[in-house]
Amino acid sequence: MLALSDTCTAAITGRGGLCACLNATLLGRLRAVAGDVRLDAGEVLFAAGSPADALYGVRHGAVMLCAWVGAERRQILSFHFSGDMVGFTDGGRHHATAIALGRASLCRIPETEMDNDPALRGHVMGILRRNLSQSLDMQVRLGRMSAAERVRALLTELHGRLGGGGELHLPMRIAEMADYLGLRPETVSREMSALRQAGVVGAFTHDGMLPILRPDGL
Amino acid sequence: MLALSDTCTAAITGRGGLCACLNATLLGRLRAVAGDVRLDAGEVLFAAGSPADALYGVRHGAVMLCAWVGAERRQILSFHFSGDMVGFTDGGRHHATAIALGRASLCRIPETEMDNDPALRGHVMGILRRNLSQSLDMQVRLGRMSAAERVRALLTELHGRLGGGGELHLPMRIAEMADYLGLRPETVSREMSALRQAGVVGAFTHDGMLPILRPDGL
DNA sequence: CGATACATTGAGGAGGGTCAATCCGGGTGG
DNA sequence: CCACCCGGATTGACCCTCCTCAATGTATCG
Repeated sequence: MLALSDTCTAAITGRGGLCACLNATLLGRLRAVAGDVRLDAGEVLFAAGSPADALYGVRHGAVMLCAWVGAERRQILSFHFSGDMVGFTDGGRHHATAIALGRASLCRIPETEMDNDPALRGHVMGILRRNLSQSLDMQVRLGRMSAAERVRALLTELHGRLGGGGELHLPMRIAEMADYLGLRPETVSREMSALRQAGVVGAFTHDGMLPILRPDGL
Repeated sequence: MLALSDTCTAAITGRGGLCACLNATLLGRLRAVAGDVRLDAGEVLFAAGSPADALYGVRHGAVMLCAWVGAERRQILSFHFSGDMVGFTDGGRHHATAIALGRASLCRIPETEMDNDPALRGHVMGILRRNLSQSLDMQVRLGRMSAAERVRALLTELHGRLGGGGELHLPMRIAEMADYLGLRPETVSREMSALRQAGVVGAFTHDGMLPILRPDGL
């Protein structure tokens, strides 16, 4: 088990990120116990049904949380980027599977460490609250928004979370966007085409770059 | 502000409920600070946008958490019954509105109390985890399940949470079930009729009683 | 006993799913 | 350097689930 690399401090400093707001003492203690995990695209961080004894903080890359209905229907529950945390669950076992979207590195914080550290637990609780808040937002989108609105909402969210430049790097394919939004890939593609024809976005290149021409049009 | 009534201890003892698992010391301390709230049907516990400085534990009755898209589209995010907690939010302000489904009584736990009480905070964190877990379940239902499956899932959930007898008291109307499931009232009614004709449930009486004839048929 | 509110049922339409064809870029091998 | 192939995006045509609108049924209340 490696110590928390120094890059963590630099990388995870987003709004409410894991290490942000941690004072020197806390960060030092965390560094001493946090493990290091590296994943390639498609690799599983943890699987549904496996025992949950740790939380993970994303340092680099992206991770998605997936649930399946039967073998065919996949619902992506959340995307997690640098500074986010995954692994919260209920009842000691994971209810969903976490998979890396690309090459990713994470730090692993054993559950036991939180029991010993009230300050860390309080901090993690804030992140847990944000995860709940985001999940509730998704309920609204999935339950009451049209396909066009859902695609726009996703692009706005990613535009905000991944940096609001004139170009957006989508770390996932159309298929993943569809499974996140409760739609079919064809539908997502059609809505993207509509946005392109409306001059809101540019052409979606094969390496995931999407020019955002009119952010207010989302 | 009243002290936490004795009925709380008796009422809130469900799996993972607020007072369940609290030892005598904790419960005693909580009793000293918890406020008391009573609501009639349709009354607002807290509104979206209002500052969030407390958590609420449901003692009697039921509360729902609602979000609106525009003025027309309502999405019900969760139902909360005896033993559940509402009021978790992100960023100091509520993002949704909590409304009583019928006559309800709750206890109010100021946010500040949790800062002073690490044990209470740890306990509340478990409840927060369960709320997240339930919200993720809803994402799966809203994103990947048919109308028939959603209605069955709701009835199964309520049957489990409100006691698994041969009869189920639904504390909400068809309209609320629809707004929870991302459907229209007519669709929910049709699916209920289908279940009735399949002999799975009986007639849905006007006071909310629904006979569950074949629980395995849900 | 009428009025109201809600559940139910029916008929028709639209949004998004399904299936299939085509396009496109990038990798591979000649 | 180019032909070929392969995975994924795009587009089209059709269909089905669920929505919309409207009428009817039914229980509660004044």
